[in-house]
Amino acid sequence: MTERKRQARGERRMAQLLDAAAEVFAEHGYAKGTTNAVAARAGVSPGTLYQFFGNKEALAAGLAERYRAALADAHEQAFDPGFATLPLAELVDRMVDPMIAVNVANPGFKALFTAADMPAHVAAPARELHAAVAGRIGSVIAARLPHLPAGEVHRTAVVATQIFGALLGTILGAGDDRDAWVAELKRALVGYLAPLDAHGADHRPAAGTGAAQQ
Amino acid sequence: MTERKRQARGERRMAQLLDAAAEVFAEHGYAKGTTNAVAARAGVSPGTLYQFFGNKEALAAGLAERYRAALADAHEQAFDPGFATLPLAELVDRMVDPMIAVNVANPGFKALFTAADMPAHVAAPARELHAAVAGRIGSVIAARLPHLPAGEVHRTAVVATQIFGALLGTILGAGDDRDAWVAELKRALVGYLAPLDAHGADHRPAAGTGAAQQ
DNA sequence: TTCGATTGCGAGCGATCACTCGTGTTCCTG
DNA sequence: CAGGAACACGAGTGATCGCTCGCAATCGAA
Repeated sequence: MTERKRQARGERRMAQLLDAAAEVFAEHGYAKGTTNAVAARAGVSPGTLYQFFGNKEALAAGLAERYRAALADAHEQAFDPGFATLPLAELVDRMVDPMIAVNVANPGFKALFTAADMPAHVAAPARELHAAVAGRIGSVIAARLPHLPAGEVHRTAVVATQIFGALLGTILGAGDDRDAWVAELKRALVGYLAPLDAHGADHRPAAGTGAAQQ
Repeated sequence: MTERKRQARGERRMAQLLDAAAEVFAEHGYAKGTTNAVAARAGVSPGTLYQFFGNKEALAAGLAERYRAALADAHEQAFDPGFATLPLAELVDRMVDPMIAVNVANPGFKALFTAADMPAHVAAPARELHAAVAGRIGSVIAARLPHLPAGEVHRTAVVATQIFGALLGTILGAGDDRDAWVAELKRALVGYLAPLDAHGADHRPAAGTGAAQQ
């Protein structure tokens, strides 16, 4: 017995609750965003919230899963098959722009992605989210630089993800100068990745997207 | 009436309490580190803690001031007068190594520097800490690239500070591979700053965006 | 020695918050 | 229609935690 049978009404309630959680977490952060506030925002009682999410962490996990899916979808649309051979600056554009767009459209996600305010082990959903993003970046790096050892691919992807996360707050909090901060983020990522890229340039496989064995 | 007169015993107590706070915040983070736990760790009662620090934020501020001073001291020692003309990689070394060393020696500071778990306006000490670090970096950048507009100096310093903060957690949490992560951090910073550096070496193009004055 | 100021105590207050439970309502299915 | 399951309510519970308060001790200057 792991899952109750949901009615259509229940599915709608869960979506409402996730919407409300996104708003509340965006306004107050995860730690300060109370479950009662989420329930109130969704127009239901606290008891109803716990009918669908066993605890606050489950709420965060549901939200994180939304983010992962939205991001995967956005990237799906932004990549041609031959993306791995694009100029680095353009590749960074195609990675960063959808991630910024998703975060702008869904302010609640930042509170999950920048997960430092989550009590210890409750951070699990956030870690999975980080891992998902890093994995996506890592697969692009691996496709572009097939000769890079897997360990370095991972490290590079993690660093790139953390750079993104570090500047996300500033970017979302910016006003008119948001574009300038985004440009700065891209400069940082390009500068970080360019040396690796230059190394790989001479042994670039023409169209080897899939053969990223280590 | 802003400050009580402290006896020598009181000054010692304050130092003990800051030591205890550093340990507790390092173990549980700022939000989860309770003031009662800090008092207990220092071997005093909660009431005594509040004799010296009016509230939890004041405790954080005291700790942040310690960090700022320790970092300033470490950098004081690491810089010759002619530091601004060093090769970029070495300059980054001289900035980053002391900051890493200070953080390794004082694990409690990370909880303040990575301030995302601080309830909203309580983050003031952390912001000041960030600003102090960014200011230090900014002054080095300004000395190295005199013709860079002040706005860009600031932006660049903030981004570099945030990159550092983003990787600090990973670096402190790493084991044998800490050096590899530190190297990665330096690669990221050098990659980010190198293009500015190259431009500044000969002649900086007077700005396609028309922001030549400030 | 005297006396005010500083230091120290620790039970407990007040507020917050994740979560529960008894009860009633709506929906689906047979 | 019957009855079970899912949905919904919301006051309340138990635990946590920042902080207080009345009082005692120690100190330092006169």
